Amino acid sequence: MSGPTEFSQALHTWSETVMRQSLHDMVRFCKSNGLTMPQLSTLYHLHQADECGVSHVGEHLGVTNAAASQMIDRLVQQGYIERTEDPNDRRAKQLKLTDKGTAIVQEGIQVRRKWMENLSRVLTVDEQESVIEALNLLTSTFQKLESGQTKQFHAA
Amino acid sequence: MSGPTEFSQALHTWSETVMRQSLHDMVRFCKSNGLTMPQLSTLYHLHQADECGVSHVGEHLGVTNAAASQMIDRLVQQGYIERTEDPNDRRAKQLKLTDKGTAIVQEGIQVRRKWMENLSRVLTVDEQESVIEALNLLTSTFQKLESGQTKQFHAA
DNA sequence: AAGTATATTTAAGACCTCTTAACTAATTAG
DNA sequence: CTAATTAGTTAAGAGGTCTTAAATATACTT
Repeated sequence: MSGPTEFSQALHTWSETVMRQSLHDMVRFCKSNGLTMPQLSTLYHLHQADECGVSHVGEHLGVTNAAASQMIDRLVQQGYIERTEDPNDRRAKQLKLTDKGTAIVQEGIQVRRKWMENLSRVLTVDEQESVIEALNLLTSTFQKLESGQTKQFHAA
Repeated sequence: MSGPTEFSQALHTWSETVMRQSLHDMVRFCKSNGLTMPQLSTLYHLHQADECGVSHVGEHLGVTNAAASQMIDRLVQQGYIERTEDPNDRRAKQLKLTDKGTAIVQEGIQVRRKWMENLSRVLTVDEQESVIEALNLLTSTFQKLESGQTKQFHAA
Protein backbone atom coordinates (compact mmCIF):
# COMPACT_ATOMS: atom_id res chain seq x y z
CA MET A 1 0.00 0.00 0.00
CA SER A 2 2.80 2.45 0.77
CA GLY A 3 5.46 2.35 -1.90
CA PRO A 4 8.42 4.67 -2.37
CA THR A 5 6.08 7.04 -4.18
CA GLU A 6 3.97 7.61 -1.14
CA PHE A 7 7.01 8.04 1.02
CA SER A 8 8.44 10.50 -1.44
CA GLN A 9 5.21 12.43 -1.57
CA ALA A 10 4.97 12.71 2.20
CA LEU A 11 8.52 13.97 2.33
CA HIS A 12 7.97 16.42 -0.47
CA THR A 13 4.91 18.05 0.99
CA TRP A 14 6.35 18.22 4.45
CA SER A 15 9.64 19.57 3.18
CA GLU A 16 7.98 22.35 1.31
CA THR A 17 6.03 23.35 4.37
CA VAL A 18 9.00 23.27 6.69
CA MET A 19 11.19 25.06 4.20
CA ARG A 20 8.92 28.03 3.80
CA GLN A 21 8.20 28.30 7.50
CA SER A 22 11.88 27.95 8.43
CA LEU A 23 12.94 30.63 6.03
CA HIS A 24 10.36 33.00 7.41
CA ASP A 25 11.18 32.27 11.04
CA MET A 26 14.91 32.47 10.59
CA VAL A 27 14.92 35.70 8.67
CA ARG A 28 12.76 37.32 11.31
CA PHE A 29 14.67 35.81 14.21
CA CYS A 30 17.88 37.20 12.79
CA LYS A 31 16.38 40.60 12.25
CA SER A 32 15.01 40.87 15.75
CA ASN A 33 18.37 39.94 17.23
CA GLY A 34 20.60 41.98 14.97
CA LEU A 35 22.15 38.87 13.47
CA THR A 36 22.71 37.90 9.85
CA MET A 37 22.07 34.41 8.51
CA PRO A 38 25.74 33.46 8.15
CA GLN A 39 26.23 34.59 11.75
CA LEU A 40 23.31 32.51 12.99
CA SER A 41 24.46 29.51 11.04
CA THR A 42 27.91 29.87 12.57
CA LEU A 43 26.48 30.04 16.08
CA TYR A 44 24.47 26.87 15.45
CA HIS A 45 27.45 25.14 14.01
CA LEU A 46 29.53 26.04 17.03
CA HIS A 47 26.74 24.90 19.30
CA GLN A 48 27.05 21.46 17.83
CA ALA A 49 30.78 21.36 17.20
CA ASP A 50 31.61 22.89 20.57
CA GLU A 51 34.88 24.27 19.29
CA CYS A 52 36.60 24.91 15.99
CA GLY A 53 38.94 27.20 14.08
CA VAL A 54 38.32 30.10 11.74
CA SER A 55 38.95 28.20 8.52
CA HIS A 56 36.56 25.50 9.61
CA VAL A 57 33.82 28.12 9.78
CA GLY A 58 34.81 29.30 6.33
CA GLU A 59 34.42 25.78 4.97
CA HIS A 60 31.08 25.40 6.69
CA LEU A 61 29.73 28.56 5.09
CA GLY A 62 31.52 28.07 1.80
CA VAL A 63 33.40 31.37 1.96
CA THR A 64 37.05 32.42 2.13
CA ASN A 65 38.90 32.47 5.41
CA ALA A 66 39.12 36.22 5.15
CA ALA A 67 35.33 36.48 5.06
CA ALA A 68 34.99 34.06 7.96
CA SER A 69 37.55 35.97 9.98
CA GLN A 70 35.73 39.26 9.51
CA MET A 71 32.36 37.80 10.36
CA ILE A 72 33.69 36.07 13.44
CA ASP A 73 35.25 39.29 14.53
CA ARG A 74 31.84 40.91 14.65
CA LEU A 75 30.42 37.98 16.62
CA VAL A 76 33.28 38.31 19.11
CA GLN A 77 32.62 42.04 19.44
CA GLN A 78 28.95 41.32 20.09
CA GLY A 79 29.95 38.86 22.79
CA TYR A 80 28.56 35.69 21.21
CA ILE A 81 31.87 33.98 20.61
CA GLU A 82 35.11 33.63 22.51
CA ARG A 83 38.25 33.56 20.39
CA THR A 84 41.37 32.23 22.04
CA GLU A 85 44.74 31.05 20.85
CA ASP A 86 45.07 27.34 20.25
CA PRO A 87 47.73 26.16 22.73
CA ASN A 88 48.75 23.34 20.38
CA ASP A 89 49.21 25.55 17.37
CA ARG A 90 49.67 29.19 18.07
CA ARG A 91 48.77 30.18 14.51
CA ALA A 92 45.25 28.87 15.02
CA LYS A 93 42.37 30.25 17.05
CA GLN A 94 39.82 28.30 19.04
CA LEU A 95 36.27 29.54 18.68
CA LYS A 96 33.70 28.77 21.31
CA LEU A 97 30.23 30.02 22.18
CA THR A 98 29.98 32.28 25.21
CA ASP A 99 27.01 31.94 27.57
CA LYS A 100 25.33 34.69 25.60
CA GLY A 101 26.00 32.76 22.40
CA THR A 102 24.58 29.56 23.82
CA ALA A 103 21.54 31.42 25.07
CA ILE A 104 20.64 32.84 21.69
CA VAL A 105 20.97 29.47 20.01
CA GLN A 106 18.64 27.98 22.60
CA GLU A 107 16.22 30.80 21.99
CA GLY A 108 16.23 30.06 18.28
CA ILE A 109 15.53 26.43 18.98
CA GLN A 110 12.62 27.47 21.16
CA VAL A 111 11.04 29.41 18.31
CA ARG A 112 11.04 26.37 16.10
CA ARG A 113 9.91 24.15 18.91
CA LYS A 114 6.94 26.33 19.68
CA TRP A 115 5.95 26.22 16.07
CA MET A 116 5.84 22.44 16.16
CA GLU A 117 4.19 22.33 19.55
CA ASN A 118 1.35 24.33 18.10
CA LEU A 119 0.87 21.45 15.76
CA SER A 120 0.84 18.94 18.54
CA ARG A 121 -1.94 20.69 20.40
CA VAL A 122 -4.38 19.63 17.73
CA LEU A 123 -3.28 16.00 17.72
CA THR A 124 -4.78 13.15 19.69
CA VAL A 125 -2.59 11.11 22.02
CA ASP A 126 -2.42 8.28 19.51
CA GLU A 127 -1.41 10.65 16.77
CA GLN A 128 1.22 12.17 19.02
CA GLU A 129 2.65 8.76 19.67
CA SER A 130 3.02 8.02 16.02
CA VAL A 131 4.71 11.37 15.53
CA ILE A 132 7.08 10.75 18.43
CA GLU A 133 8.05 7.43 16.97
CA ALA A 134 8.66 8.88 13.55
CA LEU A 135 10.66 11.86 14.75
CA ASN A 136 12.86 9.74 16.98
CA LEU A 137 13.46 7.46 14.06
CA LEU A 138 14.41 10.36 11.84
CA THR A 139 16.64 11.91 14.48
CA SER A 140 18.60 8.78 15.25
CA THR A 141 18.92 7.93 11.59
CA PHE A 142 20.20 11.37 10.83
CA GLN A 143 22.74 11.18 13.61
CA LYS A 144 23.95 7.86 12.31
CA LEU A 145 24.36 9.26 8.82
CA GLU A 146 26.02 12.39 10.10
CA SER A 147 28.65 10.55 12.09
CA GLY A 148 29.34 8.29 9.12
CA GLN A 149 29.69 11.30 6.87
CA THR A 150 32.61 13.01 8.54
CA LYS A 151 34.51 12.05 5.41
CA GLN A 152 32.31 14.39 3.41
CA PHE A 153 33.77 17.26 5.36
CA HIS A 154 37.20 16.58 4.01
CA ALA A 155 36.03 15.44 0.63
CA ALA A 156 34.15 18.71 0.17
CA MET B 1 4.09 5.57 28.54
CA SER B 2 4.34 8.59 26.24
CA GLY B 3 3.40 11.74 28.08
CA PRO B 4 3.77 15.32 26.92
CA THR B 5 7.36 15.17 28.13
CA GLU B 6 8.28 12.51 25.63
CA PHE B 7 6.49 14.33 22.87
CA SER B 8 8.25 17.52 23.77
CA GLN B 9 11.60 15.79 23.84
CA ALA B 10 11.10 14.22 20.42
CA LEU B 11 10.17 17.61 19.03
CA HIS B 12 13.08 19.32 20.66
CA THR B 13 15.73 16.97 19.39
CA TRP B 14 14.30 16.85 15.91
CA SER B 15 13.88 20.60 15.79
CA GLU B 16 17.47 21.19 16.73
CA THR B 17 18.63 18.83 14.02
CA VAL B 18 16.45 20.31 11.33
CA MET B 19 17.25 23.84 12.38
CA ARG B 20 20.99 23.43 12.06
CA GLN B 21 20.78 21.53 8.81
CA SER B 22 18.30 23.99 7.30
CA LEU B 23 20.43 26.95 8.17
CA HIS B 24 23.44 25.34 6.59
CA ASP B 25 21.61 24.29 3.43
CA MET B 26 19.86 27.59 2.94
CA VAL B 27 22.91 29.73 3.41
CA ARG B 28 24.81 27.66 0.88
CA PHE B 29 21.93 27.44 -1.54
CA CYS B 30 21.63 31.21 -1.51
CA LYS B 31 25.33 31.67 -2.02
CA SER B 32 25.51 29.32 -4.96
CA ASN B 33 22.63 31.09 -6.67
CA GLY B 34 23.59 34.66 -5.92
CA LEU B 35 20.56 35.17 -3.72
CA THR B 36 20.25 36.59 -0.23
CA MET B 37 18.06 35.09 2.46
CA PRO B 38 15.40 37.80 2.33
CA GLN B 39 15.25 37.28 -1.42
CA LEU B 40 14.87 33.53 -1.10
CA SER B 41 12.24 33.91 1.58
CA THR B 42 10.34 36.28 -0.68
CA LEU B 43 10.46 33.84 -3.58
CA TYR B 44 9.11 31.08 -1.35
CA HIS B 45 6.42 33.30 -0.04
CA LEU B 46 5.37 34.21 -3.54
CA HIS B 47 5.43 30.57 -4.52
CA GLN B 48 2.80 29.90 -1.94
CA ALA B 49 0.85 33.15 -2.13
CA ASP B 50 0.88 33.17 -5.94
CA GLU B 51 0.52 36.93 -6.06
CA CYS B 52 0.86 39.88 -3.72
CA GLY B 53 1.90 43.52 -3.40
CA VAL B 54 5.10 45.19 -2.30
CA SER B 55 3.93 46.11 1.19
CA HIS B 56 2.79 42.57 1.78
CA VAL B 57 6.35 41.41 1.19
CA GLY B 58 7.54 44.07 3.62
CA GLU B 59 5.19 42.74 6.29
CA HIS B 60 6.29 39.21 5.61
CA LEU B 61 9.94 40.08 6.11
CA GLY B 62 9.32 42.59 8.85
CA VAL B 63 10.94 45.49 7.02
CA THR B 64 9.80 48.86 5.68
CA ASN B 65 8.13 49.14 2.31
CA ALA B 66 11.12 51.05 1.06
CA ALA B 67 13.39 48.10 1.85
CA ALA B 68 10.93 45.66 0.27
CA SER B 69 10.66 47.80 -2.83
CA GLN B 70 14.42 47.94 -3.29
CA MET B 71 14.87 44.22 -2.77
CA ILE B 72 12.06 43.36 -5.14
CA ASP B 73 13.56 45.63 -7.71
CA ARG B 74 16.71 43.49 -7.70
CA LEU B 75 14.66 40.31 -8.02
CA VAL B 76 12.84 41.81 -10.99
CA GLN B 77 16.14 42.76 -12.60
CA GLN B 78 17.39 39.21 -12.10
CA GLY B 79 14.25 37.92 -13.77
CA TYR B 80 12.79 36.01 -10.82
CA ILE B 81 9.75 38.20 -10.35
CA GLU B 82 7.29 39.95 -12.62
CA ARG B 83 6.01 43.31 -11.39
CA THR B 84 2.87 44.63 -13.00
CA GLU B 85 0.36 47.31 -12.20
CA ASP B 86 -2.71 46.21 -10.32
CA PRO B 87 -5.66 46.93 -12.64
CA ASN B 88 -7.99 47.41 -9.67
CA ASP B 89 -5.77 49.90 -7.89
CA ARG B 90 -3.23 51.62 -10.04
CA ARG B 91 -1.13 52.65 -7.05
CA ALA B 92 -0.42 49.02 -6.26
CA LYS B 93 1.81 46.48 -7.98
CA GLN B 94 1.18 42.80 -8.47
CA LEU B 95 4.17 40.59 -7.84
CA LYS B 96 4.37 37.15 -9.36
CA LEU B 97 7.07 34.52 -9.85
CA THR B 98 8.37 34.14 -13.39
CA ASP B 99 9.18 30.67 -14.70
CA LYS B 100 12.75 31.26 -13.65
CA GLY B 101 11.54 32.18 -10.16
CA THR B 102 9.39 29.09 -9.90
CA ALA B 103 12.27 26.95 -11.08
CA ILE B 104 14.64 28.13 -8.40
CA VAL B 105 12.10 27.58 -5.66
CA GLN B 106 11.57 24.04 -6.90
CA GLU B 107 15.29 23.52 -6.92
CA GLY B 108 15.52 24.63 -3.31
CA ILE B 109 12.80 22.21 -2.37
CA GLN B 110 14.72 19.45 -4.09
CA VAL B 111 17.77 20.13 -1.95
CA ARG B 112 15.78 19.65 1.22
CA ARG B 113 14.00 16.67 -0.17
CA LYS B 114 17.19 14.90 -1.04
CA TRP B 115 18.43 15.46 2.44
CA MET B 116 15.41 13.70 3.86
CA GLU B 117 15.46 10.98 1.28
CA ASN B 118 18.94 10.10 2.40
CA LEU B 119 17.40 9.38 5.74
CA SER B 120 14.76 7.17 4.26
CA ARG B 121 17.26 4.94 2.53
CA VAL B 122 18.33 3.56 5.89
CA LEU B 123 14.78 2.89 7.08
CA THR B 124 12.84 -0.35 6.78
CA VAL B 125 9.49 -0.38 5.05
CA ASP B 126 7.66 -0.47 8.37
CA GLU B 127 9.66 2.45 9.63
CA GLN B 128 8.96 4.36 6.44
CA GLU B 129 5.27 3.80 6.90
CA SER B 130 5.28 5.19 10.37
CA VAL B 131 7.20 8.22 9.10
CA ILE B 132 4.75 8.74 6.24
CA GLU B 133 1.86 8.65 8.62
CA ALA B 134 3.47 11.12 10.97
CA LEU B 135 4.52 13.57 8.29
CA ASN B 136 1.14 13.55 6.64
CA LEU B 137 -0.41 14.18 10.00
CA LEU B 138 1.92 17.09 10.64
CA THR B 139 1.38 18.53 7.18
CA SER B 140 -2.37 18.47 7.27
CA THR B 141 -2.44 19.79 10.81
CA PHE B 142 -0.18 22.63 9.85
CA GLN B 143 -2.32 23.52 6.88
CA LYS B 144 -5.37 23.59 9.10
CA LEU B 145 -3.65 25.89 11.57
CA GLU B 146 -2.28 28.11 8.84
CA SER B 147 -5.64 28.74 7.24
CA GLY B 148 -7.16 29.47 10.62
CA GLN B 149 -4.37 31.82 11.54
CA THR B 150 -4.85 34.55 8.97
CA LYS B 151 -5.81 36.72 11.93
CA GLN B 152 -2.27 36.50 13.27
CA PHE B 153 -1.12 38.42 10.24
CA HIS B 154 -3.07 41.44 11.27
CA ALA B 155 -2.55 40.95 14.99
CA ALA B 156 1.20 40.85 14.51
C1' DA C 1 69.06 27.51 9.43
C1' DA C 2 66.35 28.57 5.21
C1' DG C 3 62.45 27.96 2.63
C1' DT C 4 57.78 26.49 2.26
C1' DA C 5 53.20 25.82 3.96
C1' DT C 6 49.43 26.97 7.17
C1' DA C 7 46.18 29.94 10.07
C1' DT C 8 44.52 34.23 10.47
C1' DT C 9 44.15 39.16 9.85
C1' DT C 10 43.81 43.60 7.38
C1' DA C 11 42.55 46.65 3.64
C1' DA C 12 40.20 48.11 -0.57
C1' DG C 13 36.31 47.72 -3.48
C1' DA C 14 31.75 45.93 -5.06
C1' DC C 15 27.25 44.93 -3.75
C1' DC C 16 23.06 44.03 -0.53
C1' DT C 17 20.01 45.44 3.22
C1' DC C 18 17.80 48.57 6.16
C1' DT C 19 16.27 53.04 7.86
C1' DT C 20 14.58 57.68 7.50
C1' DA C 21 12.89 61.29 4.80
C1' DA C 22 11.16 63.30 0.77
C1' DC C 23 8.28 62.58 -3.34
C1' DT C 24 4.81 60.90 -6.89
C1' DA C 25 0.55 59.18 -8.09
C1' DA C 26 -3.91 57.26 -7.22
C1' DT C 27 -7.79 56.45 -4.13
C1' DT C 28 -11.09 57.67 -0.67
C1' DA C 29 -13.43 60.83 2.69
C1' DG C 30 -15.73 64.93 3.80
C1' DC D 1 -13.70 69.30 -5.36
C1' DT D 2 -10.22 69.53 -1.69
C1' DA D 3 -7.87 67.03 1.98
C1' DA D 4 -6.17 63.01 3.85
C1' DT D 5 -4.70 58.39 3.15
C1' DT D 6 -2.45 54.66 0.78
C1' DA D 7 1.06 52.22 -2.46
C1' DG D 8 5.25 52.46 -4.08
C1' DT D 9 9.78 54.62 -5.42
C1' DT D 10 14.06 57.20 -4.75
C1' DA D 11 18.10 58.98 -2.34
C1' DA D 12 21.50 59.29 1.37
C1' DG D 13 23.94 57.03 4.92
C1' DA D 14 25.25 53.25 8.09
C1' DG D 15 26.63 48.66 8.32
C1' DG D 16 27.07 43.54 6.66
C1' DT D 17 29.16 40.13 3.35
C1' DC D 18 32.34 38.63 -0.04
C1' DT D 19 36.51 38.68 -2.86
C1' DT D 20 41.27 39.45 -3.88
C1' DA D 21 45.74 40.75 -2.46
C1' DA D 22 49.13 41.67 0.86
C1' DA D 23 50.97 41.04 5.53
C1' DT D 24 52.10 38.52 9.98
C1' DA D 25 53.24 34.80 12.74
C1' DT D 26 53.88 30.04 13.60
C1' DA D 27 54.87 25.29 12.11
C1' DC D 28 56.94 21.98 9.18
C1' DT D 29 60.64 20.33 5.83
C1' DT D 30 64.89 19.43 4.19
